[in-house]
Amino acid sequence: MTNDTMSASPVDVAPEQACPIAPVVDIVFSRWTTPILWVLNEYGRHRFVELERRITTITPKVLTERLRQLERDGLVVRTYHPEVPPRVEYEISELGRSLAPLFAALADWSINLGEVEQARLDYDARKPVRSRRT
Amino acid sequence: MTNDTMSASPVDVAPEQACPIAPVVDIVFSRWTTPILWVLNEYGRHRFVELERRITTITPKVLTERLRQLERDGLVVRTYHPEVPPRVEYEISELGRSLAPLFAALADWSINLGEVEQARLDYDARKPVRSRRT
DNA sequence: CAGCATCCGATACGATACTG
DNA sequence: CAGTATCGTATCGGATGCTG
Repeated sequence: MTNDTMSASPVDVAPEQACPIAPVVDIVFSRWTTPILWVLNEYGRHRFVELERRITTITPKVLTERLRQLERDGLVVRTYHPEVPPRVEYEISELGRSLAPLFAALADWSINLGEVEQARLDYDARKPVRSRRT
Repeated sequence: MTNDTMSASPVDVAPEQACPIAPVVDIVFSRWTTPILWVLNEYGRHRFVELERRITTITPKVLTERLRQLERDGLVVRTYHPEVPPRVEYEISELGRSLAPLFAALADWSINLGEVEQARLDYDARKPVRSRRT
C-alpha cells in the first residue's frame, strides 16, 4: 500500500494474525520502489534526471515521492550538491544493498513466469464454462 | 535475469521499466496477495471464511478478487464442494509453493525493520531542518 | 457459506505549470 | 537541473444488499 509517512498499512493493523513478511513487502515492494531500487543497486549512483530517463514511465512527481520515501526508510542516500545548476545524486544505501539476495531470489523465480502465463491461458479457457448459467 | 522459456514471455512486456523483476513483483506482491499466499503456505488449506478470519482486515469482496487472481495465475488451487451449505477450499499450488524461498528471504530481511524504523526517526528529525525557510 | 452486483469515497497517479 | 504546486482522473477498496 505504498503508504506515505504516517499511515499504517492495512496489513499492519492486524499484526497478531497477519503474516510477518507484510511489513517488508510494504517497504520494499510498494508501487515504484522496485524499479528504483533495482536501478540504483545495479547501475550505481544516479542523478534525478538519469533515473527519470531509465524508468521512462515514471513522472517526476511520483519519482520524487518515491525517492523521498526510500530516503526516509534509509534504503537510498540523497546527496545534494549546491552548484549551478543544482546536482542531486541518489545511491543505494548499505541497508538497501542488503536487499540484493532478495532481488536475486526474485530474479530466480522469474523462470516460472512462463508457467504463470500458461496458467492464465488455461484459466481463461475454463472460466466461461464456470460462469455459464443460461 | 529475464529468463524466457520459449516464446515471447511476459517478462518483456514492460522493458521500459528496466527492471526484470518487476513482473514477478506484480504477480507475487500485489495488493493483498502476500498475506493470502503466506497463510496458505504456512497453515495449509483454508475455507473462504477461515481466510477471512485470519486476515481480519480484508473484506470479502477484495478477498474474492485476490483469490481469483491468484487462482488464475496458478498460485492457488480452488476446490468447490457442491454441498449444502457450499464449501470451497483454497490451497497453495505447487507453483505457489515454489515461492517459499522468496518468503524465507523476505522473513530474513525483516531483521532490518528496526533499522528502517530508526532511519525514519532520524529522517523525521532532520526533515524540518531541510524545509525550514523562515 | 461463498460469492457477486452495485454504489461510493479515498487516493494514487498522470499532466501541466511554475520555481530556486 | 531538480524539484514543487495544483488539478483532474482512474483505480482501488469499503459498505451494503442480494443469490445459489
